[in-house]
Amino acid sequence: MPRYNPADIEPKWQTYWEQHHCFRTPEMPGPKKKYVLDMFPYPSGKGLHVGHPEGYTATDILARYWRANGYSVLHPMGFDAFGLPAEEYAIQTNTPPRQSTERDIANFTRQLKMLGFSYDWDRCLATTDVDYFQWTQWIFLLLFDTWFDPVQQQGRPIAELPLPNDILAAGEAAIARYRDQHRLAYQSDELVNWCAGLGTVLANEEVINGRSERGNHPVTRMPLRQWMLRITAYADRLANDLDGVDWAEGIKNQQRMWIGRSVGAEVDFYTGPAERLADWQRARAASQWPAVAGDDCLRIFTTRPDTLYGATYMVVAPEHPQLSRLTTAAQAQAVADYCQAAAGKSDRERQDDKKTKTGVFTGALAINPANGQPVPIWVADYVLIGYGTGAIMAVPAHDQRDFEFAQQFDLPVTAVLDPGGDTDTEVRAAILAGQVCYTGPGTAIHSGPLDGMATDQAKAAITQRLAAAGVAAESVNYKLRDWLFSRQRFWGEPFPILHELDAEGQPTGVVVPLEVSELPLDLPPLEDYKPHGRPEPPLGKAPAEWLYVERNGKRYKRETNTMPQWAGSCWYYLRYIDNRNAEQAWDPLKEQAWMPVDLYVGGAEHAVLHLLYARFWHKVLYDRGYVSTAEPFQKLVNQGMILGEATYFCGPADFATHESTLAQIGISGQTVTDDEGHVIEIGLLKEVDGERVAITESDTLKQKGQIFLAGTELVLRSRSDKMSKSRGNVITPDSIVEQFGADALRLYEMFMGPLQATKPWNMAGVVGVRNFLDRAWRMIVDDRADALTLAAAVGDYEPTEAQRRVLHKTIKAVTEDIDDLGFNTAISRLMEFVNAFTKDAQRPREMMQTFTILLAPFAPHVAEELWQCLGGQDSVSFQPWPTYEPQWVVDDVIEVPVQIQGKLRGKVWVPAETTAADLLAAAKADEKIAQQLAGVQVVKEIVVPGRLVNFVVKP
RNA sequence: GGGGAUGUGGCGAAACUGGCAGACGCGCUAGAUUUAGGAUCUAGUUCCUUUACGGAGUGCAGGUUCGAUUCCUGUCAUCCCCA
Repeated sequence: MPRYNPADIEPKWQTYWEQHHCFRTPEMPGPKKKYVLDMFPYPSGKGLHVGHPEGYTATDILARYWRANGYSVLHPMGFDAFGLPAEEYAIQTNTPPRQSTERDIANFTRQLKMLGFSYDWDRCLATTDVDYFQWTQWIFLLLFDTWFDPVQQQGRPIAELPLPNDILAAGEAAIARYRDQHRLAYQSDELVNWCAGLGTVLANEEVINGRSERGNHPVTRMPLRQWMLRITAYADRLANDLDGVDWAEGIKNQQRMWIGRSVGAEVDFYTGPAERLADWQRARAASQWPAVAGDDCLRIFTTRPDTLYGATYMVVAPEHPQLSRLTTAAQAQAVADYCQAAAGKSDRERQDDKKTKTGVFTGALAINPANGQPVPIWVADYVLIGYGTGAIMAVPAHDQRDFEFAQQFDLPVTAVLDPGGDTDTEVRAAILAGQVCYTGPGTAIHSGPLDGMATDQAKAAITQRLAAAGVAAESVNYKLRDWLFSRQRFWGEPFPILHELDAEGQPTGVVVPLEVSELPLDLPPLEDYKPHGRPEPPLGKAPAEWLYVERNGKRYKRETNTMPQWAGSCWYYLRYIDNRNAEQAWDPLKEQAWMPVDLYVGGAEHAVLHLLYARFWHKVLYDRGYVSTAEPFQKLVNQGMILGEATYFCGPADFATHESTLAQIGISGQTVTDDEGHVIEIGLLKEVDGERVAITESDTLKQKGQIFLAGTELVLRSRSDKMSKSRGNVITPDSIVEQFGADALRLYEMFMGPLQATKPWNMAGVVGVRNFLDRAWRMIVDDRADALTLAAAVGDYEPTEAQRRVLHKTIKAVTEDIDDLGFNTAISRLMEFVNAFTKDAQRPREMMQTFTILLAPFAPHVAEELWQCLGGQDSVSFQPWPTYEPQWVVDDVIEVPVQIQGKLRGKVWVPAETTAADLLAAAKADEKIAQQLAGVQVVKEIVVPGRLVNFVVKP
């Protein structure tokens, strides 16, 4: 097999690696370790997409590179296998989801192995494995057993929760209830997104425009008993600890914004009868700030207490508990109608800035504690029940949404902030007149004692003053909500929780966790998997022997919700460390040795949720002493998206001009319109085998800086779109491997551009890297021989100086590029090496061997084959990474540009270590330069040794 | 609306801390060569004028500098995420 034939070599070496356990990771690392982690995939029925191997190849290159540099490398792969598609499939076909899931995992595994990744397959896991999810259940029990101590800022065992005297006095049931209220895993009646079509509640991020992201079914909001995880308790730590990790700033920012910490104040507005106001004020001044507001006032949260004097009305969310009490009889019907309408709208719709604001007056008034003025209370859906206290003071002069609302309903606008003298006079006048909204900082006006204060000063002063009167308190709020952790689904981890039943079989509200020794709690077999359209999960149909448990003479029903898909992916990186441990989730000694993850690579779409949830669990595990690092992922890199191949199009006018010519050569147009239905461009289709398909690059001609449709004068433009089934531009790894080989696919994915960039696929580029592999092959192998033989030019020659320079420069550049994740430029360097040595008739065998070691992380199969052909011992994967000799990476003679007025006017060749003075002399001595300097006055001479010479002249 | 990223040849891209813009690959052009291969080898290829030893050029407009793809200000466009 003289020619390079990946179809032969690749399976051969994959078998070799597997049989020799080449990439098995030691249980404990040596002195140097690297934990290189990929975001594990959901094993969909469609198989791998070319986007997957992008990140996987990058981590594989690093894993192989670090092994060659003497590191113990943990580089595992697994499957995030719970999820809706498998359950949908189960519903349709009535096959257990485990069956289809295992089939899909097998297919993914085949595809991954086909690409030659050096995973330790002995550590492979799936979140659906019973011996995996028993530990997911164990972590849930730990969350259930933990409360967050706000003083120590850490999670502690529930047994250590201090119990107030009144609770202690009230007995066991009260104590249990009190503890349940403080656990990190707790139950709550939450307003959820109930999707009858899917028979489940959905997370906010699964709802788009009031419909389900999956299946596009309508979603309504209703209260439901749910398991929640108290992630908000960790909000500050989740935000602060981002400072210590090496992630892209953009991702950190997204997390910070998602957490959305804002500092402000809670303020109580009195809503009781006017004659009791003075009493209330006196009582508050004496009692100070109560934790619960009480019925005689409305508690609001604001980030701008400095604008309190400008509050001209108040707004409560439609779901606010005090709303019905506040509403006057005259307004009751209008308010009820309004709330009904609002219930059908998602948070997202409610906040849509483009729609006009809606709302209804409740008829009630409240007293502004700053100035004692009465203000009307409205109900409006632009205030969300979930944020702050679900009620706001509206300051239309200084809040955009309040301003729009005030305009809509003709409410007064009172400016209490002067933007300052820098502002345009007219704008400033408009702001002060309440005609324009101003949200920036300024100087307080019309604000009594605050007048003249700057915004920050005023915030502190008013908060302090009202706090002293017992009607306000400094407060921190988060956009982050507690994590809704229940799903009305079958295909997820069952909760290790029992609900006590009374004699009638009704839940008593008492909840009992399973013992750790009772885990795993596996899913029961079901007759069928269909949801029944009630908010009761499919597990409600489980056989009675699974569903009901007797214990100490009491009857219990198992929790029938299951955990969300995020659960399993929150800790999989820990299980890899010790994946076959049957005694515990992981051995702490191994955890200490391998953690943290040194490099985590995955798509940016998980920038917020997965990473936030995983970090949250990790911190709880840390607080409870199960892990040794506060953060799991030291360095995070997000690979860019791979787009489909370029498509070509032209403007409608151009198309019309050339329409008849186009018709003659069989090209038809496909109009593309914008949102308003205007034709913006014409896509071009050709006919192939009776089908109309988009024209490709080969149908175009590039000339004079423009792209033409071949054979016409029609000027085209090009663009790349996301790969999608509907566009028909999906490229599969299987087809690339079949045509070009796995090494070419790996190489191309890396050669396309920087890992983090979004980049379009281009089939011609795959041909390009395949050509490189062919050239590398012919550099070493005699492709005309019948058996695998070295090329005639390869032998044990003494290398020339030029060859040494090329080799050592290549080693240096490739090494440095890999360290910087610059895989595209590393490959360029390898190409340059091949270009250089192909020209040489004498190619030293040792240098060829070094080259194969450099090539191995990128194209491991062909590197193994070449290594073997060159007479190398065992596997190239075990060869130490080469080092360069500094003397050979510098040239002794270099070319230095000479500029006049910053423009290149000549070049001089000088020894590399030429001093500034000598370099200047050499430049002046250059004939062309001397000519141009004659007769002009040299004002300044800039000499950078080894770099350039620049003359600044006066004509 | 908010946040982030990116704008360099026909295309994917490169350029270390401010120092020769376009490495490497695709495509294209010319030549050589092969029974044949998705061949191979050699040379050229930013654009405009062209005798180039000329001029312009890193989205656009300014600024700092002897010198800017790189730093600063403004602006436009595209993409992603969030609301």
